[in-house]
Amino acid sequence: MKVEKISELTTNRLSIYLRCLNELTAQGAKTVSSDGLAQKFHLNSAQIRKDLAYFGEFGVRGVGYYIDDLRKHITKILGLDRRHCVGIIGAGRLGMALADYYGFAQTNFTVAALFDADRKKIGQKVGEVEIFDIKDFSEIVKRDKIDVAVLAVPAEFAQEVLEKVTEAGIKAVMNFAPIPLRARSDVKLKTVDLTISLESLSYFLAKPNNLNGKNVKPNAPKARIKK
Amino acid sequence: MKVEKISELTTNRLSIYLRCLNELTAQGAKTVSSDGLAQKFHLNSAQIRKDLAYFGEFGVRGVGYYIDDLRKHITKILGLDRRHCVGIIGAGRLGMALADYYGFAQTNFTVAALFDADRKKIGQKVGEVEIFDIKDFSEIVKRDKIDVAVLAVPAEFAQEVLEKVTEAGIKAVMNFAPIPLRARSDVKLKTVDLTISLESLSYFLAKPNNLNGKNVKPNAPKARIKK
DNA sequence: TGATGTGAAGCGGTTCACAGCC
DNA sequence: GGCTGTGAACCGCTTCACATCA
Repeated sequence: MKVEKISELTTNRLSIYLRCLNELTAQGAKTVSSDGLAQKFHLNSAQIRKDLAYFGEFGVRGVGYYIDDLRKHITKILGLDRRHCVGIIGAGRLGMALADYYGFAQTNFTVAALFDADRKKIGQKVGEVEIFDIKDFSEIVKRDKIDVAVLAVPAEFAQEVLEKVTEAGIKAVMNFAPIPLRARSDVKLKTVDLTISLESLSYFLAKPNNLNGKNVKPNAPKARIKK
Repeated sequence: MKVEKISELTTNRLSIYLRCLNELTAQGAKTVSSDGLAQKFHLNSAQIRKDLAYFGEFGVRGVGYYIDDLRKHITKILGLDRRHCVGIIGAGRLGMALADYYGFAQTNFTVAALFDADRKKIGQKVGEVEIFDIKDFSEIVKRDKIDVAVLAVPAEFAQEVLEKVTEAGIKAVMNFAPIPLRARSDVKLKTVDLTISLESLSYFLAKPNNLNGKNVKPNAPKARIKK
């Protein structure tokens, strides 16, 4: 175990490992090897071992990883051992869809409130979640201990909303506006840009000879050379 | 210009350049240098030049790029010079929100149809878009010339829906189910996994000393050494 | 023996630095 | 002089290969 800068690619994979471990638990397995995990989704086993080794020596040589133990470790590492409260800004269709997105509930995230500037929307409810005036953001954040903000507002307002959110003390923001934002360096900003993803699909369609390289497996299972 | 494999990172950036060029046009600019673009979003100018040079010599030395000309080139490269028709599978909240997502309309994508298996939903409309029986997928795809599918179905059905979609001849798929799917190698699959993004935020919150490295700019504007 | 943890090699993408051209 | 296009250096992530240990 080394104290190094952990890449976001690594933490993303931890999420995937965790999901897979949950599945394995459901199937009644007790241990799993890095090779076993690697085969399930087509990753490299060395990478899995390396990812995990950043955080500790969780494995047992000759055996593999105890699933339940490893699950607890990853849950802890990802901070999923405590609930997070989410505030969604923008009660348009996207914001409302996110408000009852199954994925939030599944992983210890609770949507505590929606926010909008539109008088007509304020006070209404989406499922269990009430829509508040964006003016009251700071206050509600404190009251409900909101620690994650989701921006589902039009691109032209995204930067100013981000600043408002930052002032309220939020340190983690997920942005759906298709525009690059500037965040303070102590704030984690994650932008999900659907426009870019779409245009990337379009590029592929315009150029169909450009095959999906990821699925071509060039790794003939090379014999291990001993010595 | 070289014929090489173009990385997806490059095409993603092309989307961003295109947006910026549109903005510049709106502001009445005629030309822009790679440095000028680089400053707008905090990229490296060499990278911009390299990205563009994969596709041709669009620039003029000593001048920069003619904005209108470059826009046309990028639009063509990304295949945005023709309309794409999108079919969304899953008329839950997410699917419906996507059906009238402003981002689709903005970039030459039209949502032609929604699909679901739920009898009660079939025949209803979301804005202009009708909800069809998933059984009729192939047929509607042909009728409406749908070339992009969006999967907004629960994770457990995603793989089978992907296969159905593939059989119908669709070559570009955007998946919102939080599960890694296997696609045929001639099909471009792009997964947007909100769960992973959320858990990545959670990791950051659990470990606040882990600053947002992206915003720390280590590149002191080094003096150029002329021999 | 069998699987982990890890230095070293490999690889792909980014940045530098400058020749080439307007 | 200014800016593009590009080989070379650099950097970080992935994969290999193996020493290590239950």
